[in-house]
Amino acid sequence: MQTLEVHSGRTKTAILDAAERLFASTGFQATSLRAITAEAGANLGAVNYHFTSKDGLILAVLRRTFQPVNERRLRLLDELEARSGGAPLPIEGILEAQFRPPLELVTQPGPSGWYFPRLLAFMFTEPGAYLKPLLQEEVAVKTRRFQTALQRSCPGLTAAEVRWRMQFSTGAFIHTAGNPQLLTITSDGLCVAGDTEEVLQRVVRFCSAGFRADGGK
Amino acid sequence: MQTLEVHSGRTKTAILDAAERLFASTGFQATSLRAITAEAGANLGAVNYHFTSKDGLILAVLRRTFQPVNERRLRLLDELEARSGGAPLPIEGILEAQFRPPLELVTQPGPSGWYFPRLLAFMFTEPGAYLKPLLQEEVAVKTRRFQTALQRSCPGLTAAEVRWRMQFSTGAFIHTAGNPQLLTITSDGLCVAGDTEEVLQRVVRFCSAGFRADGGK
DNA sequence: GTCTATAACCTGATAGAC
DNA sequence: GTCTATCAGGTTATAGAC
Repeated sequence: MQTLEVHSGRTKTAILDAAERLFASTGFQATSLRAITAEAGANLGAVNYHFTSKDGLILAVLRRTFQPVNERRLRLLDELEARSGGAPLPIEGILEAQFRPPLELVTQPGPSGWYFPRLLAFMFTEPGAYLKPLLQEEVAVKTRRFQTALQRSCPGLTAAEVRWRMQFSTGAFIHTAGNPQLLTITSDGLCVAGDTEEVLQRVVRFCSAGFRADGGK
Repeated sequence: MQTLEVHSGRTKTAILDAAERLFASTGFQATSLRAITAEAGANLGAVNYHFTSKDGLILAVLRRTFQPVNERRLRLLDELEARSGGAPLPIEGILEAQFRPPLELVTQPGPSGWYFPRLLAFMFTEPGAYLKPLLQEEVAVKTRRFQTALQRSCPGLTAAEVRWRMQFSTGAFIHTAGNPQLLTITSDGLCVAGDTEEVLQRVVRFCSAGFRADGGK
């Protein structure tokens, strides 16, 4: 019984691991189920058994990746609020809570790479049935909490303006962290997005200034 | 002779038009040559005759779209410099020169849509052989000129820091303008990226503040 | 639960008639 | 220059043996 469950779990997670890696490097559409099962040392039919369809696999991969990241984001926000004693949080802190967890994933032991930002980039450009359920789940909750926190720290901005700037911040982050080598190429080696702490500092500095800009008319 | 040339040109541009529209809506990989030729009312073989391969077609589409946009960007920068009399340009003006031309394409008559930003988004996420030649062409020239202009207007920033912030700005723009309906969905209708002038104002305000932030250590 | 075999279909590219 | 027909290979999904 015990061994059976372990055996069952092994192929499933092996497929998830391989899919995560390949999806992040090549995108969802361009990655075939055959490539995934080959890398996982599993069988083609196993995908449909465990995840029903390719879209089901994509959704499962994204869920598994998003969950810990969003949990960590909310925990960092909690800690910030616990320390602030009811006062509005520093904008830099809020943005760091947003961007640090995905970058931590990059430097983590194990199969490294800029997984998460790349997955995000593909998620938003490649349309698909997996998007809606994912956005409605934890992403919505997370976004709302960050929106509220930023709103309190930017009293001069309307709710809509705050939301716009959150979108801009996400874009700045994804475009840079999701295509790390692109910046190196187009800048002729002037900029290298290698150190995650450096990326974090720079993007937080840029976006926090953006949030402090006047609200306009 | 004249009629022959016209005839020849007609299928070629019909294919380019259809490809541009479909690429922008579904991406490069996911759009089949069959879908393109069907929409263009042309023959499947014509693609290989005129563009050698699918990658050749992608490159031709991107070239044709980029060229007028980048020309207009540089012209706007020229005008700005002519008016400034040698003084550093206003950051807002530089960013507007960067982001207005692609947005103008959106409101233009003809087959409308948020073409260009979406093409950009796909271009950066979907890898492909078309990227390198495109980046080396006009994009490199344009980037250098904008880099120089921004550098003069941000004397407190290193060249690398300016380049990082250009990357952040591009990301903010693409993520918002390239997925206009995404913001509407995730904000529960609070924000609608419908009016191009509004998008332009907001993104310029956000990014110009980002460029004015301290340079850090 | 896992695997093999196969169905049903779509892909880009090409050869050759017109 | 344009079209038809076709090649060779890839795709997801499924039925059935073990």
